[in-house]
Amino acid sequence: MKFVIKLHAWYKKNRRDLPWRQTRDPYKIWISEVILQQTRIDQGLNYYLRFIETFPDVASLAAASEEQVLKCWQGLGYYSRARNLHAAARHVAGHSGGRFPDSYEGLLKLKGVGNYTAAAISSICYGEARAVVDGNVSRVIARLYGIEEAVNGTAGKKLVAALADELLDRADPGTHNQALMEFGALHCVPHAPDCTGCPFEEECEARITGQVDQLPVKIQGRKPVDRWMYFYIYVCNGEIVLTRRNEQDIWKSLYQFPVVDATTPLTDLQIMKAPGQLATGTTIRKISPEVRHQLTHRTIHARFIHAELERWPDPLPSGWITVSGQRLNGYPVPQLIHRYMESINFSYL
DNA sequence: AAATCGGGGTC
DNA sequence: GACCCAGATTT
Repeated sequence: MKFVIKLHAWYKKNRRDLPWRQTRDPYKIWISEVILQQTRIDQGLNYYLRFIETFPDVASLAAASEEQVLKCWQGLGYYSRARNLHAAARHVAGHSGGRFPDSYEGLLKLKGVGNYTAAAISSICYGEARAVVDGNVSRVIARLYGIEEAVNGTAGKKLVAALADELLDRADPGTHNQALMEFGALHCVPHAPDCTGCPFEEECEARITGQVDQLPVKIQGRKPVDRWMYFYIYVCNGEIVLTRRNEQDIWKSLYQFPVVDATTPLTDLQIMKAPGQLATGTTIRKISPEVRHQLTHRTIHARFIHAELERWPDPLPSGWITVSGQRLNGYPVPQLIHRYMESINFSYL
């Protein structure tokens, strides 16, 4: 039997009923695809539902502030996705007369839409014959064809893309793409897949040559770099200070407490001396123990310094925003900060 | 071609 | 710890 026939039979039987599979609205497919970039369905599902409820169409997303969009995204990570989504929505609403791109080429021009996402939207919504290649697809193809080239290297990517295109069911590319990804996610899983129950047992090169647990080959990334961050929670008359992260760095455009960054740990004395310009009238109430926060490429060692001021310095240091407790709730913050504030039962955030 | 960008799950 | 996830963008 042909691969495509078997794949579709498998998909029909095993497909999960997911919210974005009940629509062909390109806006909703777009949102779902961006949320699911490097993100598991279990993790992204509730974010998708909340996002669509908050911003049901391009116009509502374009009309929102970037902060509102980031707040909806808080905790999901890779925040440039949210900023790009917002910018792209404004572009569509403003320059394209509200018309969403209706082709692969047009979609590619949107910020944050690359190869994968353009192929996904154009195939699912418009029936365009574009094969998607995500982590699932590259794994399935690497095993099926016994590809020993690294699938995240240039040559490997090119090879996988060509094979994915060759395999594509041009009669129904949208279903085919979703079926192949679903097969990778549920059956041809990274660790210890159930090959005896696999519909492609006979034609899978990795299965035949006993390489299933060696494939796909990947070039491995670097180890996380340690980084120490000291957040100063300045409180004065029911207000608190926030700053906005603007550098090309983690958590860009999210809010935080004034921070001291270091590549080695600071001593308690250095921590106490850090808020130099506030010396008069500043009382350090507490320095938290180290909070460890693991990112893909950084290990963050954070401490939170609770300090009380008699009055705000005049003028306020540049970049400082004083916010009343109640309004703090509206500012998007990194998960590390959110979690710490919850852990100390801080009632505002 | 390699580095960067989050957070959470799994073994 | 290492690896992975419906990747894109910058260097």
